[in-house]
Amino acid sequence: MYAIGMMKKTEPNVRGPSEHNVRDQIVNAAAEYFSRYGYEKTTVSDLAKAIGFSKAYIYKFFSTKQAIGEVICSNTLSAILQAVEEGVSDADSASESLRRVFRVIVETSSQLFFEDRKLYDIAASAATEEWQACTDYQESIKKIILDIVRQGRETGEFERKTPIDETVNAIYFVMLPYSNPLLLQHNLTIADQAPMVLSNLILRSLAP
Amino acid sequence: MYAIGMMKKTEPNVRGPSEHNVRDQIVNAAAEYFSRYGYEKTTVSDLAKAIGFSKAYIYKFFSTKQAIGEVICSNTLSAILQAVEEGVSDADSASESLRRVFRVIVETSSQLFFEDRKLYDIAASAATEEWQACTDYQESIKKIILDIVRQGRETGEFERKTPIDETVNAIYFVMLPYSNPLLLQHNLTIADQAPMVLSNLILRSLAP
DNA sequence: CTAGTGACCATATTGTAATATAGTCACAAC
DNA sequence: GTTGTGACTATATTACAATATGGTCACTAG
Repeated sequence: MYAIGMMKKTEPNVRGPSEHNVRDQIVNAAAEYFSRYGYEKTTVSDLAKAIGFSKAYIYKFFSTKQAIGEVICSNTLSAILQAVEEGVSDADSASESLRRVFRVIVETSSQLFFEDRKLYDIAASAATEEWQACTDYQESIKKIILDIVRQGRETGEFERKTPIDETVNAIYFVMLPYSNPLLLQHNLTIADQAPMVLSNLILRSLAP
Repeated sequence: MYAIGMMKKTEPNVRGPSEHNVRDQIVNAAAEYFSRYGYEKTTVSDLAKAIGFSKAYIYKFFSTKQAIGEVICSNTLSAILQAVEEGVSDADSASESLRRVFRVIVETSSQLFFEDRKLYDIAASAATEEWQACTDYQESIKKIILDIVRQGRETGEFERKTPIDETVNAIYFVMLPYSNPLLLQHNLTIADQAPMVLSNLILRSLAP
C-alpha cells in the first residue's frame, strides 16, 4: 500500500491516497472558504469549482463534508495547541506555564473563532457533534496541564497531597468554559479578566 | 397612592395596582403555562383565556409579555437562592457553606431548567437578553459568596492575603458556567462531578 | 489500471404567502 | 372614578412549495 505513518488513514471518512496533491488542494480551498464564508455556507460544489474539479471527485478523497471540516478543525485546534506549547516552553516556572496556557487559549481562540476568521461555526459544529478533532484537542489540553502539574510538583513549586488526577481535572474544568468555543461565546465579556483571575485562583490552590 | 413597600413598583413594565387579585391570577397562570408548555409557546391570549379575561386586560397589569416572564423568572431564581441559603444556614463551617452553594445551585438549576419543569427557555431568554431578574440573581450569588468568604476569613478558616474582591470574583467565575442556564446546558454531562471537584479546588485555594 | 465526471436521488434549506401573536386604543358597563 | 373588552395594526411565526445541497454511481477517457 502507501507509505503511511502511524497517523492518518486510521480515521474513517478519509479516502484515497493520503498523500495527494488534490487532497491538499481541497484542504487549502476549504481553509480559505470556511474561514471566509463559514463552514455551513460553503458547499462542496464551491470547493470543487475553486480547484477546478467536479464535486464527485472530492468524494474520492473525503467521504463527507464533515471529514473535510475535521481536517480544518484539527489544523485550527493544532494551531492553538502550538501557540500554547510555545508559551509554555518560554515560561521559566510551572506557575508561569499555567498562566500562559490559560491566557494563550483564550486569546488565540477568541481571535480564531470570533475575530480574524469566521471559524466559529465550524468549531461550533465540531463541539456540538463531538467530532474526533475536538475530543483530541481537549485530551491534549489535559495532557499539557498534567505535564505542568507534574513538573511543578517535582520542583516543589506545587503541593503534592491532592491526587494528581483530581488536580488536573479541576484545572481542566476551570478552563473548559474558555477552551470550548460554544461556551467561550457566552464568556466573551469576561474573557479578558477571567484568565488572570482564575489563574491566580488555580495557583493559590496549588501552593504547597 | 397605594401602600408600596420599598420593593415592587420600582421596576418599569409593571402596571396597575401591585396588590391585585387579577395580577396574582396572571402570575399563577403564567407559572403553570410557562413550566408546562414553555415561555415561547405560551401566548398572552392563552393566559387570558386561562383566567377568563380578555388579553387586553392583561396589559393593564403588565406592559409586555416579558414583564410577566420576569416575575416567573424572578420567582424561580428566588427559589434557587432560597434553597442555597437554606443549605448555607445548615452548614457548620464556611468551607461546608461553599460546597453547598455550589452543589445546591447545580442540583436545583438542573432540576428546574432541565427536568421537572420546562423552564429552560424562559431562563434562556432571560440570560440572553440580560433581564433584570438575572443580573439580580448573579449579584445575589456574588453576595452570598462574599458573606461566606468574609465569615471564613474571620474564623481563620480561609487565608486573608488575597484581596477579598478578587477571591470572590474568582469563585464567582468558577461557578458561573453552572449557574447560568445557557452555560449549564453544555455542562450537564459533568454537572455531577464538577461541584465536588471544583469546590475542592476552591477550598484548596482558600487555605490559610 | 487511474483520473475524472454528469446525471441522479433523498434530504436540507430557502422564499414566500397565509396565519398568529404582541401590543394599542377607543369605548362600554358600572 | 374602576373594571373590562372587541377590533385593530405591525411584526413575528408557520406551512409549504421551489430550490439547493450532500452524497452515490455508472460510466468515459486515457
